[in-house]
Amino acid sequence: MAKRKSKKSPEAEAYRIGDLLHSAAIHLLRKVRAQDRSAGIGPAQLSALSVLVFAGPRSLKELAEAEQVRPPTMSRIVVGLERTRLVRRKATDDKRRMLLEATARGAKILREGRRRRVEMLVRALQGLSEEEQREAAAAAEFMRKLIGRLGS
Amino acid sequence: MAKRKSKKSPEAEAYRIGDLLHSAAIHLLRKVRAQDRSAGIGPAQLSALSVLVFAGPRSLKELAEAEQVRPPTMSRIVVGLERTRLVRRKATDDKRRMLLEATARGAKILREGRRRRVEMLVRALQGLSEEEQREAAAAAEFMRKLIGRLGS
DNA sequence: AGAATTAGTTAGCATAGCTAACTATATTTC
DNA sequence: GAAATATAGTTAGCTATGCTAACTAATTCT
Repeated sequence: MAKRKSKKSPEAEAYRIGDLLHSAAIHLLRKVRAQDRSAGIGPAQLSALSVLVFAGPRSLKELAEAEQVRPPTMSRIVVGLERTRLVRRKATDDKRRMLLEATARGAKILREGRRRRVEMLVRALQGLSEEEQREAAAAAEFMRKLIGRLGS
Repeated sequence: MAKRKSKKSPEAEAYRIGDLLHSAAIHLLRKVRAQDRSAGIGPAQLSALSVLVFAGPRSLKELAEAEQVRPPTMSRIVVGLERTRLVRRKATDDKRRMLLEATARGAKILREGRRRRVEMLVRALQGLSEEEQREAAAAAEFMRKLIGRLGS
């Protein structure tokens, strides 16, 4: 990774990375949210919907765990998704539980949201060299790995 | 990046990266927020405070632009920061404008927030090889670059 | 002086996060 | 089999953040 000015302490380095990631997450979400507003769907709904579309039907509790929010929070997110017919609930044998699944409309909205985001990203990526595009992929992949480890 | 299964279209790849980054941003913020709740400060306040601490005093409009939110949103964020004495406002010659600056207490809270986040990150980073830690730094740096380009 | 612009606030709406307390159903225990 | 316990989800109520529209006050332009 080229030269570094001086041997920094691992902790100072972790501070820097922590700040960068925090700031990056906030600003990325603000940009993305601006795109998604036109679809009338917030980031939490979009993210939950994406779990249902790509990972299949889930109970509310499972969905809350996948999204790392509390059940009441997910309950309200689901109400919003039901109101706009992006998700439907199915009864199960256990009458306390329900299964949530994306509707065809939900899957379509998700694809459209992806399209809007990707258009934004494609514009951003166009100015980058091939080398930098590989960096983009590596960075995205790495973020996922790292977040998996933050659970502890 | 080892082998890839097949030559994907750049657009499909951009979709994948877009989803990963969106999901990563949401989940990282949820984790970080859990840490910050104990300080009684939300992510938007923390991020705005960090601008004032690291970049120096700013008018409300400038701060809103730096944080990419609308002035009314920043106005309320600042009210919160003032209420807890993390930020103070200074009058300027132009009596419409104000300069916002972090208080000593604000700078301290920010350092403590950084410490909490870094502890979380350090735990996450401990399981990684040196190679992977370089990836972490590269990913964080890259995110910053990319977000700068999303402005268009 | 009067008009237009600029800075910031207020009001009102929606989403999203939380905890506490509730209902309804299942399971465990006696 | 009845009672106690545990589990799934909801409701109520709080806070924080995002927005637009409409407002006040101060400055600048004509």
